[in-house]
Amino acid sequence: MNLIDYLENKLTEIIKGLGYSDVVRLIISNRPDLGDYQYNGAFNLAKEMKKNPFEIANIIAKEIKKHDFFSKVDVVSGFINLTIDNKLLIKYINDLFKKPNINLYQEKPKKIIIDYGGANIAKELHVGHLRSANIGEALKRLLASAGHAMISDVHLGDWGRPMGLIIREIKEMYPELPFFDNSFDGEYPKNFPINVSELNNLYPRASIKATKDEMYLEEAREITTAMQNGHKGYLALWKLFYDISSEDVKKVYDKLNANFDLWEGESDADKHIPEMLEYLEKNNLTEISDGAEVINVKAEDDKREVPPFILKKSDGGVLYATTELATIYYRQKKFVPDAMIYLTDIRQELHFVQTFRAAYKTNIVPKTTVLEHLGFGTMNGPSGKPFKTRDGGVLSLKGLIKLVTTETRKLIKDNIKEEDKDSLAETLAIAAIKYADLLPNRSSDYIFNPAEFSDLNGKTGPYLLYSTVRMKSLLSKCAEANLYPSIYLNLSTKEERDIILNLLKMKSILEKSVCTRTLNEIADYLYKLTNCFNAFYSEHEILKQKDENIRNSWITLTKVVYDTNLKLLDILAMTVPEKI
RNA sequence: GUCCGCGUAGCUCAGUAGGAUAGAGCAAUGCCCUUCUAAGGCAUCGGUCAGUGGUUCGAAUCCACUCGCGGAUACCA
Repeated sequence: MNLIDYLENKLTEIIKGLGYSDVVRLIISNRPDLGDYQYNGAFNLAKEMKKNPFEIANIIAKEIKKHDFFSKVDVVSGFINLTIDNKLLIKYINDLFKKPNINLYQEKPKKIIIDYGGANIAKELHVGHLRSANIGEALKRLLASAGHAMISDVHLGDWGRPMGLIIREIKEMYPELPFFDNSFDGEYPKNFPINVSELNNLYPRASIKATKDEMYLEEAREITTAMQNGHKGYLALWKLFYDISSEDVKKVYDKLNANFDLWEGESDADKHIPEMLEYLEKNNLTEISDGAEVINVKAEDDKREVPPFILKKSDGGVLYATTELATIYYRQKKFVPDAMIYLTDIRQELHFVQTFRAAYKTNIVPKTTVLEHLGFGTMNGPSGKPFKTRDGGVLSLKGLIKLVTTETRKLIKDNIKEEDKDSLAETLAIAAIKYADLLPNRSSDYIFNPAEFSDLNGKTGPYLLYSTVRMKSLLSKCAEANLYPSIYLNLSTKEERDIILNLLKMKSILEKSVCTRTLNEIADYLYKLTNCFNAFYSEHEILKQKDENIRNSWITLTKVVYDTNLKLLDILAMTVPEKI
């Protein structure tokens, strides 16, 4: 058991023994000069029992002093300040050394589908896809660390009208290809004449043409419908560029450490639309409104106007919302999950309110299945506006990584092998991007300044990686001298005590992060712990320490911090290089 | 119009299940290297928590109103 849990239990017992009832929650003191932790329950107890809070605090403090958990117990105007006894801290570090898991927060395991990524086929990943990948991946790992079985799905945009437009444009370029010949009966070509970057240029071009040329758009519409109805040639062509594009998308996600269990998308959900519509219609769950087939999702206590959920447009076509509901429909059937979590831009909030209401109202999912939408804010460039390329276009993720890599490349020292420099610079760049992305509150917009976040000083990804690598380097120096982490015996310095108190916070940070589905506190905590260790590192030279007990203690503490950093960096999906 | 979110140090951001003296990073200024990776550490400076009123022993945090900014608001995704 974690030390704080243990102390909270003990204090709850003590308070119960005095005839009071409260579940003790220790709060990290904001007055470190007075104590490590504080207990403020006396105020509430006083109110309940109509007594003086100072009196109650004094009675409780007197009782706590009878035990030896705390080296100091003080009451200051109703607050009980507690300083944890060093013996307990020493034992805690030894427990943590043996069982790092005591610092992890655990929940009753559930099966959770997490939907993030949202890449589109034949469209390059751009800066708008960054937060979904970073936050989604980290959240998946965080929830997994709490004991849940996570299934991640990239949910590709691979089926709608953009596909028809792309096929139409390919037809323009290569009309002779057999995909467009309805009477063709042979083997379709396996080689695609177009490479990825050309493919990524197709859609914007086709999209512009469609706005100007009604015939072109109409053909694209027809192609889309035909493809969705099983046109062999179009499907064969779609599969070709689907493979090329998804492979490219996967490469970028790999760079960001975003790994998906499922590479499903709208095309997979599409197959279930007819079945779902049949179910809804048979059970009279839909109605016609202004010519469209909708599900009314208003609620009596709504403060705002919640528009109906549209399944079919007045022209009979289906749309994004339909696919979304169909996705829930088949995920429920296929996986029977306890929860489905969606990560998207915060502006889609209303869409998900509607979708979830529709899913519950129609019993597509039972009330016991949790549907959760987590919105995130926008990453902006230094100007406060979305990142753009020089000519004003949307900046691709590859472009962003490249941009930041030019900054981190400057950091690399000459003792790194020439052939390793570029990949190290990229590792640092991705750490810079990921950390900067996870540090602000999930739902707020933030400004990313490439130079500032690539610095090795300050609250940055490179700083964390550098410090962690330095811990590793120290531990291997120790190993060379036949010194291994073993036992923590002496707590001899202020800096060590700071580190230990910080380690003690980890579990509650993880608990809060799991409960609120946020990562910024973990990111901030990782900096604090690292910074605290660096202060210790600067002040004390471990290898030159003569006292064997102290030296062993320091090595053990270093190992504990190093392992903690690795675990937290892993949750944030940041890669630690061998050497910097 | 209605609803939602936001307004905290020069800049970028934390902190809102009410707790004592509101925190970080950057920038600025100063100090510490014959280095277990100084690519580091320490310190100083910097605030009417948008404003007004209320609830409370106690408010950046809860409530009401005002001002400012952003977003959403049925056949886009």
